[in-house]
Amino acid sequence: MKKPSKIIIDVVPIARIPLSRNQSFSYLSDAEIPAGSLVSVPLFRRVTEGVVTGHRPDFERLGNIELKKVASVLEENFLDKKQIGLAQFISDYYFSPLGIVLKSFIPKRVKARVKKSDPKPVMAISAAGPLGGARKIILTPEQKNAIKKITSANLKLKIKNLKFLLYGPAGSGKTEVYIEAVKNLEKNEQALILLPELALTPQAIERYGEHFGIENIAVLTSKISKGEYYRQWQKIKSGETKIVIGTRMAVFAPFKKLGLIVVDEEQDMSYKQWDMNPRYDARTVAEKLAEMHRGKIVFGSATPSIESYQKTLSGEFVLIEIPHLKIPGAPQKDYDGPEVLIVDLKKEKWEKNHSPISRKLRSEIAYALKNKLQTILFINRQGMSSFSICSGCKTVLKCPKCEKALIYDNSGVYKCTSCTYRTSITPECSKCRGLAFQNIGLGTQKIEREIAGMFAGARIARMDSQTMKVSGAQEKIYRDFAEGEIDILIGTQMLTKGWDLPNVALVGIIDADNMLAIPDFSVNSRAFQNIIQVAGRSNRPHAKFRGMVIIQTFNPLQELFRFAAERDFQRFFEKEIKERRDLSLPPFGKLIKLVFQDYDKKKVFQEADRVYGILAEIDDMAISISEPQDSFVANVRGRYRKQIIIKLKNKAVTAGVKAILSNLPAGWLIDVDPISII
DNA sequence: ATATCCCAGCGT
DNA sequence: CGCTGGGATATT
Repeated sequence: MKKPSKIIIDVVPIARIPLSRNQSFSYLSDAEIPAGSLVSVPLFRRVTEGVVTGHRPDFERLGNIELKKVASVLEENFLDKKQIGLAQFISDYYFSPLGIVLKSFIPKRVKARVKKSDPKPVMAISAAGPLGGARKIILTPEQKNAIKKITSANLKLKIKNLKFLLYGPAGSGKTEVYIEAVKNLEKNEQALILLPELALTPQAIERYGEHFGIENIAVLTSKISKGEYYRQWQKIKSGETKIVIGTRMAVFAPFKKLGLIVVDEEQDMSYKQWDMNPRYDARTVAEKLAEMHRGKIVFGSATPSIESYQKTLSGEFVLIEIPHLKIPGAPQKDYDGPEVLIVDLKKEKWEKNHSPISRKLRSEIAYALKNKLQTILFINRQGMSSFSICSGCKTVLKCPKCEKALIYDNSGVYKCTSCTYRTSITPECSKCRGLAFQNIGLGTQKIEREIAGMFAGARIARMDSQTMKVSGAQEKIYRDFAEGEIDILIGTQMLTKGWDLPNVALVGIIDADNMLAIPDFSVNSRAFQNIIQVAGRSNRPHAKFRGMVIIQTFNPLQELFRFAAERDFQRFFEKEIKERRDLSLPPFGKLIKLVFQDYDKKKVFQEADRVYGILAEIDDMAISISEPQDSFVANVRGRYRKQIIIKLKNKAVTAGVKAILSNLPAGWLIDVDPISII
């Protein structure tokens, strides 16, 4: 006779359990299994992994329900209490099944292979190695003050607020502040450096590597292999690794004692995972993570998000401002960044200049070329145009699958930017069968052609998602540009980030109006941030020159452009925050986006209406529900989409709303704190 | 993730 | 009447 099982173990299976159900299941075990252990359990007619969340003694079960047994313990104490707590928080906050959230915390376990030789460095970088080659940092008084504020905050010293917003323009030396703050951590404390995207990690590894040695830094991004990830993960868990640099996923790492989190470029939308579950915002999660470890968190930006800056006013964050570093030998006492000019394109048209390049921009490019300085031209669109219309019936040429406007390409075909669709060499209008099209608006290719025509000898490169498709293309362009092999670089959003190159003296924003064209609650802040960020690429290569930024627009009186030109974040913020307050938009209200998608258009309409009907019955003045609307991309790979926006004027999600969201049938996506509602 | 149930659609 | 395929469903 077998020994009777005596302990009930609560296990969260790594599976998509509906939100309406209890996320943890009870199994029997002969012995206690500590919470956080990774186990294998039978679930329905299969076996799955699960995480133990608790245990209790067996008891008389009503009706003597038979419980299944834990199949095996894969690894004891795999996740710690803080990680499980964080997973629970994410699950509750973002309406994502706990099992799916926990999946992000569990690395693919790879058997440790016998090392054949010394482990290779994570990435080939030119860092001079630990400490020895570190550049001597000479800190300004403002930087010293910032470091002191961060370091002196200490729960024991009754300085309770451990959350900071470090606000300083490009070239103000924020990274030095982070590095010093890391140096000032206690011996056993770890640091997490969050970056918005992969492309920024090599630079960060180099900077931090100089000071701490690359062997002391773990890098967590989606690009590293499963085995490497697991190796790094174990070293973080054991406390061996002091510094973790990573993208948003790094918040799931098993920190032992986290003393400091740095969220660099905190305004960047890439921190929000919008395309799959869990739809979390790494900034929100990082804040929670820091609280759990009683660690500090520093959000850093040259153009803070409206949300973060508001938190400095409400006292949630401590605001630390640092100015631009002074340049030795510069004529101005206080270098205030590049000169920003707004060029009126209407005037250009009056004066018969029909090129997308204004005369001012043209002459500045010529000046830069003559002085062997580099230029960056920023345009929001790829290809030759924004969209094309049939000359006969004026119908916009659209992708038959996605319904998105097709972009004309030099090769003569029209391509879809979101799927692989491309037309034949002789496309015809779907409505009137016409064969002639007009290309409206501007794109990177058009600008490239225009510039090539204007400056025959110039070395020009284009950087957009099309030219970057080839792997390694981005690195190559970066290298060529850094080494001065390129004079003029034309690109989309992707070149606005990071890229700190000393020889860039001129930045042109070809079509600033385009930035404001999308009807979304965050366009203004996005446009402002974009302009400041692109402008930040403009440097002062020589004390004799002042960097220059040219904003081309048909609306030179647009306040946002003027605020951006003067780099007046304060006034921009005041205008924007008023609007947000009036409309109960974040950070005052809370938005939740619900999307239903299906191949059956009729079903989508019916289901959207049904759920709208339920939501509309909520009797609460503080909650407003939008009628079902076509999603901005109404059609994704043949699937039809409708969305409903819930706006909670008081930020709390009420029990009623929670109940409705938890009971949505399959096919619905829930996006809490969405970055866009179009 | 996946076996199972259920039903529509179809063929005999 | 029986077979088949697709979709929804529940999971201790």
